[in-house]
Amino acid sequence: MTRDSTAPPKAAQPAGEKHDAILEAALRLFVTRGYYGTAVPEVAREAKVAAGTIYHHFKNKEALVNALFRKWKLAVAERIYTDFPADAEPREQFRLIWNTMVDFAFEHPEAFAFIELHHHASYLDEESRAVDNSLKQFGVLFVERAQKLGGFKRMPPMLLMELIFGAFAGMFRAHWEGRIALTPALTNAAQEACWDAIREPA
Amino acid sequence: MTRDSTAPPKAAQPAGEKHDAILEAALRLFVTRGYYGTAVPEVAREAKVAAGTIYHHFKNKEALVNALFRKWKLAVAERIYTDFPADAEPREQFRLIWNTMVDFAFEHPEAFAFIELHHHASYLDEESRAVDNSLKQFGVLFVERAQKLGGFKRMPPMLLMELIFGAFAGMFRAHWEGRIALTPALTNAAQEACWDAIREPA
DNA sequence: AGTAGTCGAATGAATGTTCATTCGGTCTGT
DNA sequence: ACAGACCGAATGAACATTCATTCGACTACT
Repeated sequence: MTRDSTAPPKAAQPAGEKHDAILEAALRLFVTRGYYGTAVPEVAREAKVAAGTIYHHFKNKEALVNALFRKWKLAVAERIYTDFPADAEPREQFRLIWNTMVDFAFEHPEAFAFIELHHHASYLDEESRAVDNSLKQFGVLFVERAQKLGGFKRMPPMLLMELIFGAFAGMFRAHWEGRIALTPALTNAAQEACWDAIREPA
Repeated sequence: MTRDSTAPPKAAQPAGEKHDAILEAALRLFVTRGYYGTAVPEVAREAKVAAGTIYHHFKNKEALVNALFRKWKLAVAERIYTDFPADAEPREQFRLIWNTMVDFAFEHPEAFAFIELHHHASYLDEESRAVDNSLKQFGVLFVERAQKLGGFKRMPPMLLMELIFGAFAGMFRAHWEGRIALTPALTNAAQEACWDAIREPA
C-alpha cells in the first residue's frame, strides 16, 4: 500500500496477498491430490483468484511447486538451525532436533506432509534439491560429531540419519492417516526409542 | 476373463503375456512418474501393446493401479507369512521379518517403491486397502505377543510398527536415491539398531 | 483539489495440447 | 467361419498456458 514518495516509481510488490493465497491453496491441493493430480485452474479456484493471476506470480505450474517446496523446507531448516546448541551433549541436541520437528509437524501438518511426499519428485529443480541437501548435511554433521564424542553406533552417518528420519516420518504419517493418535507422551516415547536405536549400547 | 471349465480348455492366448507386460510397464512408469503423471497410451507403448488392449485386460486406469497394488502387496504378504515361526522368540521373528523384507526389496525394488509410495493414494479401492490392513494387522499381532512375553517397550503396538517400518522404508529410499549403498552388513546393522529401538532396555 | 495519464496487477475467455477411453476393424487359432 | 484377443485412429473432455482487456492506485501537472 505505502510507497516511498521520494524514490522513482517502484515495480510491483513482490509479496502480496494473492501470492500467499495461491501458495496456501496449492499446498492444500498438492498434499491431497498430488502434483499431477491437481489442475492449475483448481488451485486458482481454491485461492479465489483467476487462473491467469497464478501466471503473474509464478512462471508456470512447475515454478509454483518449487517455490512451495523451498518455502517450507527453508522454514523447517530455519527452525532447526535457530538456537541450536552447537556445543551441547549429543543426547540433548537430539532431543532438541526431535522436538523441533514434532512442533513443526503439529503446527504445519500439510507443509510437513508436502515436503515429505515431494522430496524426490522429478519436477523439483536444482535449487530445491540444494535446499534439501543442506538440511541433510546438517544431520550428517550432527551424527559425525556424536560419533566422535563416542556413544553413537558406528554406522554410516547417512544411514543412521535416514533410519531416524524415516521412523519420524512414519510416525506422523500414521498419525495423520488415523492409525495412531499422537500425544506429547507418545512422541517423547518415540524419541527415546529412536535414541536407543542410534546410541552405542552399553 | 472367465472360461467354460467343462470344455477342453486350451489357451487361446499364449498365457497372460500381454497382461503381464502391461502390469510390468505400469509398475515402471507409476514408480518414476506417479499415477496421474503417467498416461495410459504411454503404458501401452512401454508394454509394446496397443492402447485399446489395456482396456481388454483392465476396466480402466484405476483398475490397473489397483490390480498392480494388490499383486505386489499380496506378494510381500505371502513371503512374510510363509514359514513364519509362530512360536519362535520375538528376537528371532523380528530378524526373519526384517530379512524377508530386505530380500524382497532387493529383488523387486520397483515393486517395493510402488507399494511404499502408493499405500495411501486416493485411487486405491476398498479391496486394496483391506490387503494393506491385513499385513499391518500381522505386524501388530507380532508386537503384541512380544510385549506379552516381555522385553518389548510398552508403547502402542501400532506406533512401534510404524517407527520400524518407517525406518526400513527410509533406509531403502536412501539406497535407491543414491545417498547410501546398502550391503548385507549394513542392512543387518540397521536391523540391530531397530531392535534396540523397540526392546525394553535392560 | 481536480483531472488526465501511466503502470502493472488481475481477469477469464480462448487456444492448442494431451489425456482416458471407445470402437470399427484385423488377425489367429480352432 | 466364429470367437476372442488385439490393434490404433478417432473422440471428446480436461488440461496448462496465453493474451486482450479491465481496474484501481498512484503521479504529474494545473
